[in-house]
Amino acid sequence: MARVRKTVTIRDVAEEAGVSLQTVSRVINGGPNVRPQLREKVQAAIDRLGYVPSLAAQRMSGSRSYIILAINDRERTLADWRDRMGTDWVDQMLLGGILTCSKHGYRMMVELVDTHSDHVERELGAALSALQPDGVILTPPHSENPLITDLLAHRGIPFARIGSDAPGAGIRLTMGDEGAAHLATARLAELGHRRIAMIAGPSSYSLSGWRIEGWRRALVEAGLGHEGLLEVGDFGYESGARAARVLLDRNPDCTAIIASSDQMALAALEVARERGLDVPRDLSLISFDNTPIVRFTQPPLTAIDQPIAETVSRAVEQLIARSPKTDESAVIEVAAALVERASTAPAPAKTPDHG
Amino acid sequence: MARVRKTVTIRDVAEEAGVSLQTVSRVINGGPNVRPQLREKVQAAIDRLGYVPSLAAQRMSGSRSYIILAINDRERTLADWRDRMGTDWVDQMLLGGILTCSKHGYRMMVELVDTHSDHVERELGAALSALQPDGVILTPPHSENPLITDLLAHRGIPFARIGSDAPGAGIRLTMGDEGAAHLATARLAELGHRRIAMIAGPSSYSLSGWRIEGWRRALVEAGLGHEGLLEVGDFGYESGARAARVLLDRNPDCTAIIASSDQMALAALEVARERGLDVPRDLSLISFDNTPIVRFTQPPLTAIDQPIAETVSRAVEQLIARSPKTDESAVIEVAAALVERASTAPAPAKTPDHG
DNA sequence: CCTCAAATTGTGATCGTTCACAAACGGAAT
DNA sequence: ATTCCGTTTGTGAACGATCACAATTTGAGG
Repeated sequence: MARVRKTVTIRDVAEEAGVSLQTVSRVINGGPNVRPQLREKVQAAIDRLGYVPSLAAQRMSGSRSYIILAINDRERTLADWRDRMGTDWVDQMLLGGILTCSKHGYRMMVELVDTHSDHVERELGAALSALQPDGVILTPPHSENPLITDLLAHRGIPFARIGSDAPGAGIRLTMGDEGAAHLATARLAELGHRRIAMIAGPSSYSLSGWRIEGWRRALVEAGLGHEGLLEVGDFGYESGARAARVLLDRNPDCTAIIASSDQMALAALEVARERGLDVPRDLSLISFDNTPIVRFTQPPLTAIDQPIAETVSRAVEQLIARSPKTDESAVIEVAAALVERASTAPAPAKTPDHG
Repeated sequence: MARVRKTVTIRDVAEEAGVSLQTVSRVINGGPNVRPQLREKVQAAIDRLGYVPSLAAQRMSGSRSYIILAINDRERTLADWRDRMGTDWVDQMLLGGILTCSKHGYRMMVELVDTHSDHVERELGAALSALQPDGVILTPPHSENPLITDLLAHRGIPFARIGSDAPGAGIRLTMGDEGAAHLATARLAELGHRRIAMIAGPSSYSLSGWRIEGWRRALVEAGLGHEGLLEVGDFGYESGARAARVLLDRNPDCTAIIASSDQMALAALEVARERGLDVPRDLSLISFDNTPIVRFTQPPLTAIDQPIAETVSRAVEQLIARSPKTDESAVIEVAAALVERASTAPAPAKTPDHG
């Protein structure tokens, strides 16, 4: 009836099972030295009462908080939102993170932090103090921000850096940027393209360098040059449009472009359209990110799929595993894949250079 | 140097300021009856030490947890993810929710729950027990699931239901679906369209009904009929394609379609292309959701913008405000907007019915 | 100067769980 | 039987904050 809704605590379970609190605690945490018979009895009581330990209480008494904090860039997220141009990162992170967390009895929280703010340390510090997470996941560009990595290292909180190979503390995870760029470039070369341009991301991102590296390596291996074929953007649409114009102006013989983000690829697609170039007949296009958008452009874009969800999932597992010790600097690489759609085709036939 | 990193607690602040714990607590919570002079002194100590109260401890002692739990559909999220077809919901929710939460000293957590599972109550119940949130935000279709709303009501946890007007407990928020559909339909009528079809969402969603209602009302107001112009989909691409084919087969005179989701609109666009219909010359198209995708299709789609972020933000504010009391059943409507792009145009000229 | 209520500050108990350690139990070796 | 040690179970303290209430200060009025 009007029974007052009271929280089921470990004490209730202990009474129900006729054992001490500590024994129940041991069963919950899978502790050793509990006789199977007793364990079952306690487990039965737990199930019967529908008991679930309070995260807050666990954090209070124990050393763990069972919380993993994922940090995403606020400014980028907000700006993208204003333009209704999702990054898809948060979705992916949650998908990879939440499920993996809950598999281990953990919870994932997302924090939006503005890297460029003067208050980074204060903002992040406040979040760390309030939540006391057992681990932190940093996404670009935070993974490269020494203010942030130093803060975490100093506080002794295990953290994972996605998309950064800057030396220092923390587990490092990459999404195979070098290999992915190489793969995309090699594929284009295989299709007969000889002038393959790249619109790279800003040099402040390590992954920009890796992608350029992979592109260059594939070109060298195919015996192709790269002079005048590199332009830098900021991942945004406008910068992509500008870069595409510069590249096509400077290289009338350019028949393929790899863009370091979907937005920049979309921009290149639009520039091509402006100039009456048909994609993929006159110009092949490959983008990075493979956000949902590129499946529905005309033509759908061939893209490098960044395994964000899986990478975050791996990061969570690493953090949980080495939660107690600060066993530093593992390096993990999750491979990206090339998803071929309709923006790539054999290079257009043209007058051969030497017959 | 090798100073052991110790958490700054309320006790440290009390000592630093030379006052009791309780006084510091009062300052933190903006409690009354603290002399300005003392308040300043304590605040100075807090700033000097960089003290931030532990969420876990606050939850333990006080009645609040400072946590708002947002619930999203797991199955839909996962399925969309597999297809790389983002819903954009989670991003939007976080944007609207996290910022508003932190403005009030709260935190937002996201939980992915599978509505169709038998374990809904157990899953959700476990999350509620573990986190003990001060409020819960339900998104469709959870907002219409009596298992969930009853569970929350029974536990006495304030909750907000987005996109549901089913009677019962909880704050109800809608995104002006009826008005939005009316707006879109009226706009098409204004452009001269006389046969305006609708691809609705499944009837299990209240909002599907509202949208149909708005569409119908606008048609009646414009003196137009709606016989044979309604088809139902499940928000997904395939269902949209099927619905579009049926509609166009049955109504050769149909010159405009309103789709209840971006995915279904995309499908309709593709069906039009198949049949050699030019959008918008031969067929106008308006979609619901306005996810990032529709800006980059060819042509970019006119769409109803669902103010998810703002709605979630409003929900958070409501929950925080009435967190103590379960003051039920407020109804809040956040208006949607029509974003006109290039998929709508005046109706094609044709042989007039009566000269 | 004294009284008394209101405003301000302090004290001990409490939330739900784990930690460190103590107690009881069990079986093998003496 | 006795001793001993490893396994199993129980006990009290602790985590960091708030709550309810007690103690003290303040200020206005008599």
